[in-house]
Amino acid sequence: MPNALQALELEKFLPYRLSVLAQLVSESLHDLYAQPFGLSVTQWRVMAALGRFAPLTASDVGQRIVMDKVAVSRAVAGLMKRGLVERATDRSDRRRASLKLSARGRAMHARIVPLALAYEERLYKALSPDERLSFNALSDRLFAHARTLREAT
Amino acid sequence: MPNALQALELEKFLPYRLSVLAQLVSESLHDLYAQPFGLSVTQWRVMAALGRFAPLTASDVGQRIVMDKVAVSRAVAGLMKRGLVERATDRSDRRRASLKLSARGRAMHARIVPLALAYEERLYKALSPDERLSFNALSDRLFAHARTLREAT
DNA sequence: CTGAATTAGTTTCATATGTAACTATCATGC
DNA sequence: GCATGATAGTTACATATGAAACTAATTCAG
Repeated sequence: MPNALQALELEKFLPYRLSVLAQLVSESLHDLYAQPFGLSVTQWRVMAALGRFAPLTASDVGQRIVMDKVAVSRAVAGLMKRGLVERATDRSDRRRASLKLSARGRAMHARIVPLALAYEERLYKALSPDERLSFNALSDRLFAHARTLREAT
Repeated sequence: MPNALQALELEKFLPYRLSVLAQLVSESLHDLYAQPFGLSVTQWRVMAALGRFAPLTASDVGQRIVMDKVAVSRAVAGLMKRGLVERATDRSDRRRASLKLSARGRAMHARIVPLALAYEERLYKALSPDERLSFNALSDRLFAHARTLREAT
């Protein structure tokens, strides 16, 4: 029967499900570091990127964590104001500035990472080791495919 | 080695991965209906809920699509202004109002649903039928577990 | 009844975010 | 060199969102 009336069951609709799951997880994690450390989600992500890969320019950060340059700029401004991040202008190209965590920033980072990993571990308890691998592989494929679909347009 | 220095690899960190995937998918879908129909994500979700389960009160909508009442109220206000949704105050409890799509709203809904389903189908091409089932089962388990973790706190 | 506590929904205010315009610096063609 | 265009990053404006205060209606204890 071509052109039958189509129904959309939101509860089973993949984009919706992904959105609700990601939001719940993101909020749960945010609960762990928002109040004690006063960080927003974007600020924490910038810190995580710098904690692992510093020094990075603002653009590098944006590329790594899929965040546009305005968001990075604002997060960095907030982190600098609190002395958690240091900036050094590149002398060979003064448009650029390399960023890294300050001593205070590293200390805070070192306290948050275990909380984040512990939450991830608790979350993963929903799945067996095999299932974790499977879930990650499948979500990687979905992500890669979604990106090609988007670029194709 | 207990208490070894822990590293957080953002690219492999489950909450981060879920967030990036959901955001990419949500934006891709939004591209399909934002410009032609002038709907925000929240407005579209409210329409989808009403298209499938009307009549619903604002609270019912919020429960179904995991959206707080303020967001629902604002989305409904926008939809009513455009004549896409109709509201009727409940006579037995005048705090409540049941909502449903207007004729125009139903027509728009009927045009968007096939676009949404087609996108989902394209996205699912990344996975085999078995893998789709598997991914959905695993993400359901993650979701349920994340919710119990959150409530436990 | 009547007043305290609940509930549905809206409004307000403060903050977050996206888009576009802007500044400053650098690369390139001529 | 020096106009043109590209790039790094910031600022401005308009819109979105969340939390809390608020309004209106209902429930319930006594």
